[in-house]
Amino acid sequence: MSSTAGRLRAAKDTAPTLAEVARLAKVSPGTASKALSGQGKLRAETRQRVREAAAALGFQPNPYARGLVRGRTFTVGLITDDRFGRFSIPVLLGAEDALGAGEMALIFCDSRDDPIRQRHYVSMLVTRRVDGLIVTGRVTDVRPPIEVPPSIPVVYAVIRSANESDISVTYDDEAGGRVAVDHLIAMGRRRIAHVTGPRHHFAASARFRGWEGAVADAGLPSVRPDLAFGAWSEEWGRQAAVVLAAEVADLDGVFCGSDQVARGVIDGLREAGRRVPHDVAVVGFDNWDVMATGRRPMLTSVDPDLHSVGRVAAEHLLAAIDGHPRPGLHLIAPRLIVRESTAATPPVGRR
Amino acid sequence: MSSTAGRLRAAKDTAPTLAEVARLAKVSPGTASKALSGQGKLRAETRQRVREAAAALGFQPNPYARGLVRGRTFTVGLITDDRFGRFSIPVLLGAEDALGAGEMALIFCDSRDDPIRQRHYVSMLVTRRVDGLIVTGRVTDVRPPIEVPPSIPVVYAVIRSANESDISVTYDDEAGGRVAVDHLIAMGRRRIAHVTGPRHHFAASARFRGWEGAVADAGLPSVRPDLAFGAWSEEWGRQAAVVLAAEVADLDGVFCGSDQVARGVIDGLREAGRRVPHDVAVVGFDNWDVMATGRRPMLTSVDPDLHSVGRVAAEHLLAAIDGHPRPGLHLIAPRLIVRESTAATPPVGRR
DNA sequence: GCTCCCGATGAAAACGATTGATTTCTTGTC
DNA sequence: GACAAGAAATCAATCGTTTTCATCGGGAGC
Repeated sequence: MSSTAGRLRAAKDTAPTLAEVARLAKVSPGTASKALSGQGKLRAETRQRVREAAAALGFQPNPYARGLVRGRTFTVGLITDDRFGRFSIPVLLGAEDALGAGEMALIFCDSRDDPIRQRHYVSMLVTRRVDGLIVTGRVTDVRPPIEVPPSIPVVYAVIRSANESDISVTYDDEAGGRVAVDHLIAMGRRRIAHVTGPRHHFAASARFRGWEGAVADAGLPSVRPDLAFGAWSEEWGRQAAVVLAAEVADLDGVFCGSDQVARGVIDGLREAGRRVPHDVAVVGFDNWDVMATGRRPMLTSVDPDLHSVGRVAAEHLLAAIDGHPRPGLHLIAPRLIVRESTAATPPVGRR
Repeated sequence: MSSTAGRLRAAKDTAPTLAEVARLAKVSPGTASKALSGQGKLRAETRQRVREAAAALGFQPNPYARGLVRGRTFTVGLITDDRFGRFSIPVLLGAEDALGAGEMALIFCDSRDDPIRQRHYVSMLVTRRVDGLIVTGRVTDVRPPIEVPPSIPVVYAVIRSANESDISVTYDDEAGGRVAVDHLIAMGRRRIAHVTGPRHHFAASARFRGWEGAVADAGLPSVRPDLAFGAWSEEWGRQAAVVLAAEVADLDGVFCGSDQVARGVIDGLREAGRRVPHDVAVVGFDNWDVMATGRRPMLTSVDPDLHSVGRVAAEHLLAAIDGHPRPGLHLIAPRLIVRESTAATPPVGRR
């Protein structure tokens, strides 16, 4: 049946219009419109007849005609600056899930950290009369809001708008840090260090606070907080681990600010003769598949659940488009994915 | 000036129309349209006056009205199944570059390897009357063509359509293999092995052919071709390297089918006591930033230039939309990015 | 001075769907 | 059987642009 409609359409090589449906159902175009949209007062029998005619022709309303008269386009724009897609893609997929149900399409724009490009994309999207905008990026930093006409709803995902009355959806870095440290503590670890990115990164300092808080709440010491901040690189992880191994004799856990740092930390610990997880358990952050599972031991990691961030952001956007915005910061709770790098070998071994 | 226009628009909160521009320029809407589009015979002075009026009002033609009458939407769809975006994103960015100039927007759809989802997206894009479609994916495999009305041009990027009269743009795996091996030979290496993914992957066997051919052309032996095929994983690279190191005494080069495999190979060689690049030079494939530059030695790697694949695919699509399709397979030549893992230390050391 | 032609402009008809106003058709009531 | 009320269908305007066709001057050619 769908293939029949396809052949019919192919035969005339132009999509069927509402007028043709109406002719086939022997009603006026206006009636056909009401029948298909569920508006107005119609006899059930008529409605059914129009539906059948539309199905027979494989009718799909022309979104441009509809957009023209209704002022809505059923399109949302997504702007990101995340050149590698590492973070935007999961967000995008989550958003797609939420929007797909409503038959909304997603226009993707990557500004590549270029303000000129970003302005160009924003104006392109405004020109296209998108129903709403999702702005996302690489880091959970606070950003000045983008400039769009107030009639277009905007939701910030992962990044946060500096304007509190904007809608921002992101994950909770600090809670992620606590989850990681609590897990290490639950696995019996007592000397837990932290190695992460640069201090001035919002994410790094938030995760640091999570570590600091969780360790303090458990009555444990902060192990070498002076070694925590560095860079988001394997190399920094390796260097920090070498120093930790040399100077902290009873080190038995490291919470890392990213999976890349965690890789470097594992390398550095190995170089120093410490076994992972036997001597030292390691937790990463991001749960970046290739990094976390690419090598043994596979890495226990905090998953920021970007898919949910994207989905929730899209849901808030749909609500805002429908006139029910819920302003403020909405936080998604990260969850821990437990793998080999925090396996419970030491308690067993010591027993 | 742009901020003035912005304020004007914000004041009435509705975009200026062509009719308003026409009124300001004291011409009819029809004339204004011709003036701005460059069509028809107009006095230069009139044309200029309309242009100024449009600029003053910040006029942007409504793409829906335009799409309605012209039958074009200035939108193209991009369908991918590459869940992680590792390969689609560079392609997407390249396509954006080529399309952005023409003011075309890009609707992004990820089918997640789900045929149902793919059909849904295709029909959604057809319904939206996209001007064209780019189909891309994770691997350079041959695929059955997707089903769309013949009126919509389709270009396959990275993946290839089984139908020879379709337009496919991808990179040349075999040439990539040759480039890698030729470089190793140029650096003085003579015993060059190959470690790559599963034999049934198109990319793996094509890269293998490149290695085999280049080695043979140089009059060198194929080192342990039985060890070439395995998996796209670090673990496989490590295992293969351990065996190679143990059984091929004068091994001095390894060409790897991916950067992940290359990482594993470097680990395995190290475990076996071989230094990289001093004893054995290693080349990867993909030039995946985090993999290639994340750890020392940084990896020499074949860059498939996906950005160009995307750009060229979009250019072919634009040509096809304009009625000048160039069917067939278009290959982008990969290029080699030289880094530390093939540095010229051995010749220097031996001198 | 008249026609003819050409360049410049305007008027109006699309494009395809939506929607409020209007007409037509049912019913039910007296 | 006439009439009103209400349901059901149609009409016509609308959205903003493009494009075709007609019109209007004005200059050239006779």
